[in-house]
Amino acid sequence: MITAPHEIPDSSKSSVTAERDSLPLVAIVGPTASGKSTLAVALARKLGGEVVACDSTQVYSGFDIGTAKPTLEERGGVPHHLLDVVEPTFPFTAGEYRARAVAVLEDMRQRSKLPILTVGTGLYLRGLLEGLSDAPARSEELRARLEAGADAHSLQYLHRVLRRLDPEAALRIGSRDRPKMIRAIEVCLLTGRPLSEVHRAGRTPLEGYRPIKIGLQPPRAALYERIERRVHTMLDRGWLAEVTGLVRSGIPKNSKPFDFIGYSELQAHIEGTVTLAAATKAIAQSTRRYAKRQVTWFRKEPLVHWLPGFGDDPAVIDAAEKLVTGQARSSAAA
RNA sequence: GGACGGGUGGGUGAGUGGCUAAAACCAGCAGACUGUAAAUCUGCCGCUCCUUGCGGGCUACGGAGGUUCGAAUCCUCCCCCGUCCA
Repeated sequence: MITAPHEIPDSSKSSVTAERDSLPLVAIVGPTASGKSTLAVALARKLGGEVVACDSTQVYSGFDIGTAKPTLEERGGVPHHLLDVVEPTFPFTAGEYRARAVAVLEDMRQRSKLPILTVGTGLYLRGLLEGLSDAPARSEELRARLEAGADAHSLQYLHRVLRRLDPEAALRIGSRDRPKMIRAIEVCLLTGRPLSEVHRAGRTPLEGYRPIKIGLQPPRAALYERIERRVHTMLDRGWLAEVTGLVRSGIPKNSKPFDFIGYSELQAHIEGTVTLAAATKAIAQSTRRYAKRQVTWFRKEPLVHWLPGFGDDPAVIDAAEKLVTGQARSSAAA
Protein backbone atom coordinates (compact mmCIF):
# COMPACT_ATOMS: atom_id res chain seq x y z
CA MET A 1 0.00 0.00 0.00
CA ILE A 2 2.47 2.53 -1.09
CA THR A 3 1.29 6.06 -1.15
CA ALA A 4 1.37 7.40 -4.64
CA PRO A 5 4.82 8.57 -5.49
CA HIS A 6 4.16 12.26 -5.06
CA GLU A 7 6.65 14.67 -6.42
CA ILE A 8 8.99 15.24 -3.58
CA PRO A 9 10.07 18.85 -3.77
CA ASP A 10 13.71 18.18 -3.27
CA SER A 11 16.59 19.60 -5.18
CA SER A 12 17.22 16.37 -7.01
CA LYS A 13 15.93 17.85 -10.20
CA SER A 14 19.05 16.48 -11.72
CA SER A 15 17.53 13.03 -11.59
CA VAL A 16 15.71 13.61 -14.81
CA THR A 17 15.42 9.88 -14.82
CA ALA A 18 12.32 10.21 -12.68
CA GLU A 19 10.63 7.59 -14.72
CA ARG A 20 6.98 6.91 -14.36
CA ASP A 21 7.56 3.61 -12.59
CA SER A 22 10.10 4.83 -10.08
CA LEU A 23 9.08 4.05 -6.54
CA PRO A 24 10.06 5.85 -3.40
CA LEU A 25 12.77 4.25 -1.32
CA VAL A 26 13.45 5.73 2.07
CA ALA A 27 16.99 5.58 3.40
CA ILE A 28 17.59 6.65 6.95
CA VAL A 29 21.24 7.50 7.48
CA GLY A 30 22.98 8.55 10.65
CA PRO A 31 25.54 7.47 13.19
CA THR A 32 25.08 4.50 15.46
CA ALA A 33 22.70 5.17 18.34
CA SER A 34 21.00 8.05 16.57
CA GLY A 35 17.69 6.20 16.55
CA LYS A 36 17.47 5.00 12.96
CA SER A 37 15.59 1.82 13.86
CA THR A 38 13.00 3.61 15.94
CA LEU A 39 12.33 6.10 13.18
CA ALA A 40 12.20 3.36 10.56
CA VAL A 41 9.60 1.38 12.46
CA ALA A 42 7.52 4.47 13.12
CA LEU A 43 7.54 5.38 9.43
CA ALA A 44 6.86 1.83 8.37
CA ARG A 45 3.77 1.66 10.51
CA LYS A 46 2.43 4.96 9.28
CA LEU A 47 3.19 4.45 5.62
CA GLY A 48 2.85 0.76 5.04
CA GLY A 49 6.51 0.03 4.76
CA GLU A 50 8.98 -2.62 5.73
CA VAL A 51 12.45 -2.18 7.10
CA VAL A 52 15.55 -3.22 5.21
CA ALA A 53 18.72 -3.20 7.27
CA CYS A 54 21.74 -1.74 5.54
CA ASP A 55 24.35 -2.73 8.05
CA SER A 56 27.42 -4.86 7.66
CA THR A 57 27.13 -6.40 11.10
CA GLN A 58 23.45 -7.07 11.49
CA VAL A 59 23.49 -9.56 8.65
CA TYR A 60 25.23 -12.04 10.94
CA SER A 61 23.05 -14.35 12.91
CA GLY A 62 23.83 -14.87 16.55
CA PHE A 63 25.46 -11.49 17.01
CA ASP A 64 22.45 -9.60 18.23
CA ILE A 65 22.87 -7.39 21.22
CA GLY A 66 26.18 -5.82 20.32
CA THR A 67 25.16 -5.08 16.75
CA ALA A 68 22.10 -3.27 18.07
CA LYS A 69 19.70 -5.37 16.08
CA PRO A 70 16.19 -4.25 16.92
CA THR A 71 14.48 -6.75 19.19
CA LEU A 72 11.23 -8.37 18.17
CA GLU A 73 9.47 -5.97 20.44
CA GLU A 74 11.21 -2.98 18.94
CA ARG A 75 10.27 -4.14 15.46
CA GLY A 76 6.67 -3.60 16.46
CA GLY A 77 5.29 -6.14 14.05
CA VAL A 78 6.98 -4.57 11.07
CA PRO A 79 8.83 -7.06 8.86
CA HIS A 80 12.60 -6.55 8.84
CA HIS A 81 14.83 -7.74 6.04
CA LEU A 82 18.51 -8.56 5.78
CA LEU A 83 18.97 -9.29 9.44
CA ASP A 84 20.49 -12.65 10.36
CA VAL A 85 20.96 -13.71 6.79
CA VAL A 86 24.37 -15.36 7.05
CA GLU A 87 26.40 -17.51 9.41
CA PRO A 88 29.27 -15.92 11.34
CA THR A 89 31.86 -17.62 9.17
CA PHE A 90 30.51 -16.10 5.97
CA PRO A 91 32.68 -13.36 4.46
CA PHE A 92 29.99 -10.82 3.73
CA THR A 93 30.82 -7.92 1.41
CA ALA A 94 29.35 -4.83 -0.17
CA GLY A 95 28.75 -6.75 -3.38
CA GLU A 96 26.96 -9.47 -1.52
CA TYR A 97 24.81 -6.88 0.14
CA ARG A 98 23.84 -5.28 -3.10
CA ALA A 99 22.75 -8.57 -4.61
CA ARG A 100 20.62 -9.49 -1.65
CA ALA A 101 19.14 -6.04 -1.22
CA VAL A 102 18.13 -5.86 -4.87
CA ALA A 103 16.29 -9.13 -4.44
CA VAL A 104 14.53 -7.88 -1.34
CA LEU A 105 13.52 -4.65 -3.04
CA GLU A 106 12.13 -6.53 -5.99
CA ASP A 107 10.05 -8.67 -3.67
CA MET A 108 8.73 -5.61 -1.90
CA ARG A 109 7.87 -4.03 -5.20
CA GLN A 110 5.73 -7.04 -5.99
CA ARG A 111 3.97 -6.66 -2.69
CA SER A 112 3.70 -2.86 -2.91
CA LYS A 113 5.54 -2.17 0.28
CA LEU A 114 7.57 0.96 0.90
CA PRO A 115 11.19 0.03 1.57
CA ILE A 116 12.77 1.83 4.49
CA LEU A 117 16.50 1.32 4.81
CA THR A 118 18.27 1.77 8.12
CA VAL A 119 21.74 2.67 6.99
CA GLY A 120 24.65 2.15 9.32
CA THR A 121 27.08 1.16 6.63
CA GLY A 122 27.45 4.00 4.17
CA LEU A 123 29.43 1.94 1.72
CA TYR A 124 26.61 -0.55 1.38
CA LEU A 125 24.08 2.15 0.63
CA ARG A 126 26.33 3.68 -1.98
CA GLY A 127 26.99 0.29 -3.47
CA LEU A 128 23.28 -0.36 -3.67
CA LEU A 129 22.16 2.98 -5.03
CA GLU A 130 25.07 3.93 -7.25
CA GLY A 131 26.30 0.46 -7.94
CA LEU A 132 29.74 -1.05 -7.75
CA SER A 133 32.22 -1.22 -10.54
CA ASP A 134 32.31 -4.32 -12.60
CA ALA A 135 35.15 -5.73 -10.57
CA PRO A 136 35.52 -9.33 -9.52
CA ALA A 137 34.63 -10.45 -6.04
CA ARG A 138 37.41 -11.19 -3.61
CA SER A 139 39.51 -14.24 -4.20
CA GLU A 140 40.55 -15.87 -0.97
CA GLU A 141 43.39 -17.80 -2.59
CA LEU A 142 44.92 -14.77 -4.20
CA ARG A 143 44.54 -12.75 -1.06
CA ALA A 144 46.20 -15.42 0.98
CA ARG A 145 49.23 -15.15 -1.24
CA LEU A 146 49.27 -11.36 -1.11
CA GLU A 147 48.91 -11.38 2.66
CA ALA A 148 51.77 -13.83 2.90
CA GLY A 149 53.85 -11.61 0.66
CA ALA A 150 53.11 -8.62 2.80
CA ASP A 151 53.99 -10.53 5.95
CA ALA A 152 57.22 -11.82 4.47
CA HIS A 153 58.30 -8.44 3.16
CA SER A 154 56.57 -5.31 4.29
CA LEU A 155 53.78 -2.95 3.48
CA GLN A 156 56.22 -1.16 1.24
CA TYR A 157 56.41 -4.33 -0.80
CA LEU A 158 52.67 -4.24 -1.40
CA HIS A 159 52.88 -0.65 -2.39
CA ARG A 160 55.66 -1.35 -4.89
CA VAL A 161 53.59 -4.10 -6.45
CA LEU A 162 50.61 -1.81 -6.72
CA ARG A 163 52.71 0.98 -8.20
CA ARG A 164 53.77 -1.39 -10.95
CA LEU A 165 50.26 -2.63 -11.65
CA ASP A 166 48.37 0.62 -11.26
CA PRO A 167 50.43 3.75 -10.64
CA GLU A 168 47.31 5.86 -10.44
CA ALA A 169 45.77 3.81 -7.66
CA ALA A 170 49.12 3.68 -5.89
CA LEU A 171 49.05 7.44 -5.73
CA ARG A 172 45.60 7.47 -4.23
CA ILE A 173 45.96 4.67 -1.75
CA GLY A 174 48.17 5.26 1.25
CA SER A 175 51.27 3.10 1.37
CA ARG A 176 50.21 1.81 4.77
CA ASP A 177 46.64 1.06 3.91
CA ARG A 178 46.93 -2.68 3.70
CA PRO A 179 43.31 -3.67 2.94
CA LYS A 180 42.90 -1.16 0.15
CA MET A 181 46.24 -2.05 -1.43
CA ILE A 182 45.34 -5.70 -1.36
CA ARG A 183 41.98 -5.15 -2.96
CA ALA A 184 43.50 -2.97 -5.68
CA ILE A 185 46.19 -5.53 -6.48
CA GLU A 186 43.61 -8.27 -6.40
CA VAL A 187 41.44 -6.55 -8.98
CA CYS A 188 44.44 -5.78 -11.19
CA LEU A 189 45.59 -9.37 -11.20
CA LEU A 190 42.14 -10.86 -11.59
CA THR A 191 41.08 -8.61 -14.46
CA GLY A 192 44.42 -7.92 -16.04
CA ARG A 193 43.52 -4.23 -15.96
CA PRO A 194 44.37 -1.47 -13.52
CA LEU A 195 41.76 -0.87 -10.85
CA SER A 196 41.62 2.79 -11.86
CA GLU A 197 40.58 1.75 -15.32
CA VAL A 198 37.95 -0.64 -13.99
CA HIS A 199 36.56 2.19 -11.91
CA ARG A 200 36.51 4.59 -14.82
CA ALA A 201 34.40 2.13 -16.76
CA GLY A 202 31.55 3.18 -14.51
CA ARG A 203 29.01 1.49 -12.33
CA THR A 204 25.43 0.50 -12.73
CA PRO A 205 23.09 2.45 -10.49
CA LEU A 206 19.90 1.07 -9.09
CA GLU A 207 17.04 1.70 -11.48
CA GLY A 208 13.39 2.25 -10.80
CA TYR A 209 13.65 3.91 -7.41
CA ARG A 210 13.49 7.43 -6.18
CA PRO A 211 15.58 7.54 -3.00
CA ILE A 212 14.45 9.81 -0.21
CA LYS A 213 17.40 10.12 2.14
CA ILE A 214 16.72 11.23 5.66
CA GLY A 215 19.70 12.01 7.88
CA LEU A 216 19.62 11.95 11.64
CA GLN A 217 21.95 14.52 13.07
CA PRO A 218 21.71 14.73 16.84
CA PRO A 219 24.14 17.04 18.63
CA ARG A 220 27.49 15.37 19.06
CA ALA A 221 27.59 15.59 22.85
CA ALA A 222 24.10 14.13 23.20
CA LEU A 223 24.99 11.32 20.82
CA TYR A 224 28.09 10.46 22.81
CA GLU A 225 25.98 10.33 25.96
CA ARG A 226 23.56 7.94 24.34
CA ILE A 227 26.36 5.74 23.18
CA GLU A 228 27.69 5.57 26.71
CA ARG A 229 24.27 4.66 28.05
CA ARG A 230 23.58 2.17 25.33
CA VAL A 231 26.71 0.17 26.10
CA HIS A 232 25.43 -0.30 29.61
CA THR A 233 21.96 -1.19 28.38
CA MET A 234 23.41 -3.80 26.08
CA LEU A 235 25.34 -5.34 28.94
CA ASP A 236 22.22 -5.32 31.09
CA ARG A 237 20.43 -7.18 28.36
CA GLY A 238 22.92 -9.99 28.57
CA TRP A 239 25.51 -9.12 26.01
CA LEU A 240 28.28 -10.81 27.94
CA ALA A 241 26.30 -14.05 28.06
CA GLU A 242 25.72 -13.77 24.35
CA VAL A 243 29.42 -13.52 23.68
CA THR A 244 30.22 -16.35 26.04
CA GLY A 245 27.68 -18.50 24.25
CA LEU A 246 29.08 -17.62 20.84
CA VAL A 247 32.60 -18.44 21.93
CA ARG A 248 31.49 -21.76 23.39
CA SER A 249 29.44 -22.67 20.35
CA GLY A 250 32.62 -23.36 18.48
CA ILE A 251 32.47 -20.52 15.98
CA PRO A 252 36.05 -20.04 14.81
CA LYS A 253 37.75 -17.26 16.69
CA ASN A 254 38.84 -15.59 13.50
CA SER A 255 35.31 -15.20 12.21
CA LYS A 256 34.63 -11.67 11.17
CA PRO A 257 31.89 -10.79 13.64
CA PHE A 258 34.19 -11.48 16.57
CA ASP A 259 36.09 -8.38 15.53
CA PHE A 260 33.07 -6.11 15.69
CA ILE A 261 33.04 -3.36 18.26
CA GLY A 262 32.43 -4.81 21.67
CA TYR A 263 32.79 -8.44 20.71
CA SER A 264 36.55 -8.29 20.74
CA GLU A 265 36.61 -6.33 23.99
CA LEU A 266 34.22 -8.70 25.72
CA GLN A 267 36.18 -11.70 24.52
CA ALA A 268 39.27 -10.19 26.07
CA HIS A 269 37.35 -9.84 29.30
CA ILE A 270 36.14 -13.43 29.14
CA GLU A 271 39.72 -14.54 28.67
CA GLY A 272 40.59 -12.54 31.74
CA THR A 273 42.91 -9.98 30.23
CA VAL A 274 40.78 -6.97 31.10
CA THR A 275 38.22 -6.06 33.72
CA LEU A 276 34.62 -5.61 32.68
CA ALA A 277 34.86 -1.95 33.60
CA ALA A 278 37.85 -1.47 31.33
CA ALA A 279 36.18 -3.38 28.52
CA THR A 280 33.05 -1.28 28.89
CA LYS A 281 35.04 1.88 28.67
CA ALA A 282 36.90 0.67 25.61
CA ILE A 283 33.65 -0.28 23.91
CA ALA A 284 32.11 3.14 24.45
CA GLN A 285 35.31 4.66 23.16
CA SER A 286 35.46 2.76 19.91
CA THR A 287 31.76 3.22 19.38
CA ARG A 288 32.27 6.96 19.58
CA ARG A 289 35.05 6.82 17.05
CA TYR A 290 32.90 4.68 14.81
CA ALA A 291 30.04 7.17 15.05
CA LYS A 292 32.45 9.89 14.07
CA ARG A 293 33.53 8.04 10.97
CA GLN A 294 29.91 7.49 10.01
CA VAL A 295 29.21 11.18 10.39
CA THR A 296 32.15 11.97 8.12
CA TRP A 297 30.93 9.53 5.52
CA PHE A 298 27.29 10.62 5.56
CA ARG A 299 28.16 14.29 5.49
CA LYS A 300 29.13 14.03 1.88
CA GLU A 301 26.30 11.74 0.91
CA PRO A 302 24.35 13.70 -1.70
CA LEU A 303 20.78 14.93 -1.26
CA VAL A 304 20.19 14.05 2.35
CA HIS A 305 17.40 15.79 4.23
CA TRP A 306 19.03 16.36 7.57
CA LEU A 307 16.96 16.40 10.74
CA PRO A 308 18.62 17.73 13.86
CA GLY A 309 17.74 15.17 16.48
CA PHE A 310 17.27 11.54 17.43
CA GLY A 311 14.98 9.17 15.59
CA ASP A 312 12.77 8.63 18.60
CA ASP A 313 11.92 12.31 18.86
CA PRO A 314 8.26 12.77 17.86
CA ALA A 315 9.13 16.01 16.11
CA VAL A 316 11.74 14.22 14.06
CA ILE A 317 9.37 11.39 13.22
CA ASP A 318 6.78 13.90 12.16
CA ALA A 319 9.22 15.82 9.99
CA ALA A 320 10.45 12.60 8.44
CA GLU A 321 6.95 11.50 7.60
CA LYS A 322 6.26 14.79 5.87
CA LEU A 323 9.42 14.42 3.88
CA VAL A 324 8.36 11.04 2.65
CA THR A 325 4.78 11.96 1.85
CA GLY A 326 5.92 15.08 0.12
CA GLN A 327 4.41 17.76 2.33
CA ALA A 328 7.70 18.90 3.66
CA ARG A 329 9.60 22.04 3.31
CA SER A 330 12.45 21.46 1.01
CA SER A 331 15.46 21.47 3.21
CA ALA A 332 17.64 19.10 1.34
CA ALA A 333 21.29 19.72 1.70
CA ALA A 334 23.22 18.90 -1.36
C1' G B 1 57.79 17.49 63.41
C1' G B 2 61.45 14.58 60.21
C1' A B 3 63.15 11.64 55.52
C1' C B 4 62.55 10.80 50.74
C1' G B 5 59.68 11.02 46.01
C1' G B 6 56.79 14.14 43.03
C1' G B 7 54.01 18.61 40.81
C1' U B 8 54.89 19.30 32.61
C1' G B 9 50.00 21.23 27.49
C1' G B 10 42.37 18.04 28.02
C1' G B 11 44.54 12.99 30.29
C1' U B 12 48.74 9.55 31.02
C1' G B 13 53.71 10.71 30.71
C1' A B 14 59.06 11.71 28.53
C1' G B 15 62.34 15.47 28.90
C1' U B 16 67.52 17.27 33.69
C1' G B 17 70.93 24.29 30.54
C1' G B 18 70.31 25.91 24.03
C1' C B 19 68.54 21.45 18.45
C1' U B 20 61.70 22.31 23.16
C1' A B 21 55.42 25.06 21.85
C1' A B 22 57.98 20.91 24.63
C1' A B 23 58.73 13.08 22.70
C1' A B 24 55.20 9.27 22.88
C1' C B 25 50.49 7.50 23.72
C1' C B 26 45.31 8.51 24.63
C1' A B 27 41.24 11.63 24.10
C1' G B 28 39.34 15.42 20.70
C1' C B 29 38.65 17.63 15.78
C1' A B 30 38.89 17.26 10.48
C1' G B 31 39.41 14.28 6.16
C1' A B 32 39.89 9.87 2.69
C1' C B 33 37.75 5.41 1.45
C1' U B 34 33.93 1.07 -5.15
C1' G B 35 33.56 -5.90 -2.73
C1' U B 36 36.86 -7.15 5.34
C1' A B 37 33.88 -0.82 5.75
C1' A B 38 31.77 -1.58 13.44
C1' A B 39 37.43 -2.33 8.67
C1' U B 40 41.61 0.60 7.03
C1' C B 41 44.30 4.98 6.23
C1' U B 42 45.66 10.50 6.46
C1' G B 43 46.06 15.48 8.59
C1' C B 44 45.45 18.90 12.75
C1' C B 45 45.76 19.33 17.79
C1' G B 46 48.57 26.56 23.38
C1' C B 47 46.75 31.56 21.61
C1' U B 48 47.21 34.94 17.80
C1' C B 49 48.75 37.79 13.13
C1' C B 50 49.77 37.75 8.11
C1' U B 51 52.42 37.92 2.35
C1' U B 52 50.05 30.44 4.93
C1' G B 53 56.08 30.13 5.46
C1' C B 54 60.11 24.14 7.75
C1' G B 55 56.81 32.77 8.65
C1' G B 56 56.02 36.63 12.84
C1' G B 57 54.31 37.80 17.82
C1' C B 58 52.55 36.29 22.59
C1' U B 59 51.77 32.86 26.55
C1' A B 60 53.35 28.01 28.81
C1' C B 61 56.23 23.06 32.39
C1' G B 62 52.77 24.42 40.92
C1' G B 63 53.99 29.99 42.84
C1' A B 64 57.52 33.97 43.70
C1' G B 65 62.36 35.39 43.29
C1' G B 66 67.48 34.37 41.59
C1' U B 67 71.89 32.39 38.58
C1' U B 68 72.93 32.48 33.20
C1' C B 69 74.00 35.25 26.77
C1' G B 70 70.08 31.40 27.36
C1' A B 71 66.03 27.47 32.27
C1' A B 72 60.67 22.97 32.18
C1' U B 73 65.78 21.73 33.22
C1' C B 74 70.49 24.94 38.22
C1' C B 75 69.78 27.83 43.25
C1' U B 76 66.47 29.99 47.29
C1' C B 77 61.91 30.44 49.68
C1' C B 78 56.73 29.24 49.58
C1' C B 79 52.28 26.16 48.28
C1' C B 80 50.29 21.42 47.20
C1' C B 81 50.40 15.71 46.54
C1' G B 82 52.30 10.62 47.68
C1' U B 83 55.16 7.16 50.59
C1' C B 84 57.84 6.25 54.93
C1' C B 85 59.72 7.64 60.06
C1' A B 86 58.26 10.01 64.68
